[in-house]
Amino acid sequence: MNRKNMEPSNRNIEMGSRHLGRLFMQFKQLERHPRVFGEAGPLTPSEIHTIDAISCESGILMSELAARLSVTKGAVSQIVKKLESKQLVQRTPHPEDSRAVMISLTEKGIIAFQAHRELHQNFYKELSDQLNQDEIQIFEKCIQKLTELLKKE
Amino acid sequence: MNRKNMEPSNRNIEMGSRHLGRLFMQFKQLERHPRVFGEAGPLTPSEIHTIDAISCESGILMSELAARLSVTKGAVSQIVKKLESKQLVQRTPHPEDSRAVMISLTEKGIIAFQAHRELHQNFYKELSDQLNQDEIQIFEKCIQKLTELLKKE
DNA sequence: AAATTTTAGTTTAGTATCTATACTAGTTTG
DNA sequence: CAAACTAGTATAGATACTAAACTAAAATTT
Repeated sequence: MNRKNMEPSNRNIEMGSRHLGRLFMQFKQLERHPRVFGEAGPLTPSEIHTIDAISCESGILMSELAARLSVTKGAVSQIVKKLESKQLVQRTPHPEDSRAVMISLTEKGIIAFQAHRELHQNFYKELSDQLNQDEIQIFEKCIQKLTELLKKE
Repeated sequence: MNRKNMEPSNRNIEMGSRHLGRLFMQFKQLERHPRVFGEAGPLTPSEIHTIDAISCESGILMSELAARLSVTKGAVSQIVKKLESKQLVQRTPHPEDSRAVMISLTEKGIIAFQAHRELHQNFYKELSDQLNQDEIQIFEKCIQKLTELLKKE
C-alpha cells in the first residue's frame, strides 16, 4: 500500500477516481439548497426535479411520475401535495379510471420548468464552450458510459 | 419553442444537458441507500463519506472535517457520534488545546475506508477500460471543468 | 491580571427527503 | 360476484442536514 511502489496506471486510477468523487461531492452540495426559478420563487431540489419530470405533458399519472423519479408513490404523493399548495401543479381526475389522478403543470409551474431547463442548458453551454467538437463528442460518450455503469451499481 | 425550428447546436445543448442531468439523477439515487463495506458492515452514504474524509490521518480536528465535507460543525458532531458508537472512529484529546478533539479511524474504520476506496477505484477502472488513452485524458479535463463550473454555481 | 472576544465543539429543535407499512377505494379477473 | 390487483393517500420513522443557543477553553485587549 505504499504510494511510491505503485505503478503509474494504478496511480492514475487512484487520482481519477478521486476527481470523479470530488465532482459528485460538489454536485451533492449544490443539491442541498433551494433556488429561485424565475417568478416561480424559490424551490427545493426535489420540488424542481419533480416539476422537470412532469414536464409540459398534458397529464401524467402519479405512478408514472414515481417511476420516472425512481421513488415510491408515497414520496410523489407528498411532494405533489406541496407543489399543489404552491400552485405549481394541478390534479385532474382521470376520465376513465376514477382512482387515477392526472398531474400537470400550472402556468406558474411552466415558468419554473422553463427557468430550470434554461439554467441547465446555460450550464451545459458554458461547459461545451470550453471544449472543441471532438472533445464534446468524447465527453458525451463518457457521460453515457458513466450513466450505464452507475445503473449497474 | 418549437423543437423542429431549433438550430442543431441548440438541440445538441438540449440533449447534452439532459444527459448530464440524467447522470446526476442516477448518482443521487445511488446515494440514497446504505452499502456494505467489507467486514465493517453496512454504512449510510454520509457515514462512509465522513470516513473517507478522515482518511488514514493520525488525527483531524472536527472543524477541519466540517470544512472538508462542506457541512456545519453540528452535522459533523452528530455523525462522528454515530461512527464512534459503531466503533469506526475514535476521539482523542488534543495535546495542546483542550477544547479540540482529534478524530481518527479505528482498525474497523480503516477496513471500511479501504473497501470504499477500492470500490471507487474499481468503478473508475471499469470506466477507463472502455476508453483509450486520449479519451481518458479528455474525460479528465471535462471532469475538472465540470467541477470548476459547479463550484461557481 | 481581569475583561472581552474568539474559537472548538455539543446540543437541540426544526426542515427536507425519502421509505415502508397500512390503508381506502376503484378495477379487473376467475 | 368474490378475490385479487392497482392507484393513490396517510402516517410513522430514518437520514442528513441547518441554524441557533450553549459550554468551556484560548487568545487578545485594555
